[in-house]
Amino acid sequence: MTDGTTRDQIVQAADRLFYTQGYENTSFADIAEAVRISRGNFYYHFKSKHRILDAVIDERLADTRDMIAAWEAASPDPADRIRAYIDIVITNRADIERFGCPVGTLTTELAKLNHAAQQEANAIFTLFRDWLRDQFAALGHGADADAHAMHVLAFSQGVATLSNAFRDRDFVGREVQRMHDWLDALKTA
Amino acid sequence: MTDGTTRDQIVQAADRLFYTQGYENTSFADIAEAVRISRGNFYYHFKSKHRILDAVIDERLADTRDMIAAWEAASPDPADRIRAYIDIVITNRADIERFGCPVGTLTTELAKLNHAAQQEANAIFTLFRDWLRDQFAALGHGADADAHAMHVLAFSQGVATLSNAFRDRDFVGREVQRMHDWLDALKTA
DNA sequence: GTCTATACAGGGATAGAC
DNA sequence: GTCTATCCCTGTATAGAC
Repeated sequence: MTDGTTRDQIVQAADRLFYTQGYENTSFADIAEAVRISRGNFYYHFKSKHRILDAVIDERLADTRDMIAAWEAASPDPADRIRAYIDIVITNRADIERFGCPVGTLTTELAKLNHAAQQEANAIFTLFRDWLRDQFAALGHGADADAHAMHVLAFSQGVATLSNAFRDRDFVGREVQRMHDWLDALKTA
Repeated sequence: MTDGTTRDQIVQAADRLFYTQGYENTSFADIAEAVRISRGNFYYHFKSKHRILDAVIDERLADTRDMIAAWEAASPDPADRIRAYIDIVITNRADIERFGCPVGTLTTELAKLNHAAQQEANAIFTLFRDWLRDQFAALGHGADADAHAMHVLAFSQGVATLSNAFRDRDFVGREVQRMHDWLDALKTA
């Protein structure tokens, strides 16, 4: 992914800028400046802003798959894996406080822009959703696995949005604890 | 609020457009077209886009206070009032599916824009937060009242974000039920 | 593959007539 | 209070030299 080619540097810079500033609010000049290339050179690599967005989403999909693979490698226990997801809001709290969740804020922005890439961005959510569903199914909650997966996703989005607004780490810690308790209760049920 | 003056029509139109299209993505031309006035006339009423945003936020603060007053008038039972808040995600589901939560999406966008009005937008959240806290306190949960208030806010934001991404009404219904159950358990605790 | 130069549209904002 | 005309900047995108 990060092989250092100009194209890849563009994707990396755009990824970060789309996250920190928003897609609409990020200009080619912003990205060009970050990569230290001219705006003209830009169009050799990407014909339009839409194409950069596509590449960024592909990058994020790949990053998400890597993250999931790392969680799977770290523990065979589905509950551990779900906890790893829950704990993202702590792991990434610094960024979340300033910019929200990268997935949630992008899908929300694209929805308002009525952007064609909205479905592709939603695919990142779906990646998490399906994987969480599989973990709940492995825990023996097949019937409610998808509902539980969505519940965990909703938790992370809610915490991210309010963490961004209030920057209250105690709040994040409490909500994470709540989810851990809920998960423990689910296992013994 | 809606006295029909041009200024007020501008605020109304901007309010809706900022919600449906986003603040950054809404131009003066968009608003002028919606109100059917010229762009020039615009600047008689508002000197800058920032000022319109301020007016929109003030409008939303007033609307929020009205909504809260209506809930208070509808029932003296704090649990009923909290349920009224929880049920927003059903009441407004059509808009939420398309545009997300008006409060959450605005604060998130302003955070990324590093916009000066971010704190004012957060005040809408605070209005709900403080009111919910008072309801939980009235239920006898003074010590955890603010934490519970934040929990309910997080619920609504999480549901709104995922409702926007997946447009799954069954999911919304399930999450609302979960919150009602949680609230009932809290009352008997 | 990278650059400069440039075209062109759109957006914020102002001036001044009515 | 509302309009038209206009300025200036930014943003996307293209052409063509190196």
